Amino acid sequence: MVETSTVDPWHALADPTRREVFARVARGQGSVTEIARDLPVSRPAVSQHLRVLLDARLVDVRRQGRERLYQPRLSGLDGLRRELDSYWNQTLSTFKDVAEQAYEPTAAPPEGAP
Amino acid sequence: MVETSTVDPWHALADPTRREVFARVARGQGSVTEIARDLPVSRPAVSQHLRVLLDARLVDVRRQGRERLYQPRLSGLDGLRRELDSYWNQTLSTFKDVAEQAYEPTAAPPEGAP
DNA sequence: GCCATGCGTAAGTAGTAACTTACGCATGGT
DNA sequence: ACCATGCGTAAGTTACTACTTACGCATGGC
Repeated sequence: MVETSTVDPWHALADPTRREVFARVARGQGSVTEIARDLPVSRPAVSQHLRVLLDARLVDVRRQGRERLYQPRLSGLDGLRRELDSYWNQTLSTFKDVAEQAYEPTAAPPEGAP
Repeated sequence: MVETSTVDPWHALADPTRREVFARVARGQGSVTEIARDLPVSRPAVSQHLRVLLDARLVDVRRQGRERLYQPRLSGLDGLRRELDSYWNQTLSTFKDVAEQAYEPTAAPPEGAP
């Protein structure tokens, strides 16, 4: 097993605690113990959150002596950015359609599922 | 009560089904029944998802005859964009810090929590 | 006035997931 | 060789949440 299973980045960042863990890592690399010190949860909980963030490709690890240093990763964020941009543009486009429809309520403007 | 309670947009888009509901609405306004037709869940389920999306300021409603037309809303997306951008920039910055640290392992570069 | 359409909400249920404590393995210093 | 530090994982519990069916209210056409 090469660990092909992946995790939805949306799901990974949905949990407030886990998002704080990621925010902390994004701010600067750190060990599990360091990260857990700033948070109101136990160290194992942080470990489990980091596991999910790893599977979502939002963070990376590397050993340094006894510590495991976590740092943020662009790969997971990239997909989110693209998807969010798509929603943004579609929203603007739908605004236009609705506005046009307001002037010609009889004609049928482009809908999501014609 | 003026419904001040709000919902975390991250949480709102974390559920796959709810994200599909939003994607459908973003693609073009539609009634609940129309939206539910494309999805493998019941109409009440879609209603409940739309309620969450409303509370997250990701969609808007307006009555038109007997129907309630849902359309996407920028307000909820905007916060997500800003937060995501922040993570993106912090990640780039942390990359730089880690790279610099690799050349001078003795000095202490800027960390998240000094 | 009456029936059909469209929709929100209530109630109940099953699955998930976030946390805790306990444990075990590896690394580094002495 | 030994102990301390750092961490991941297992097991168990509790809380949440996404879904279903059933119901009730409003709007529009006849």
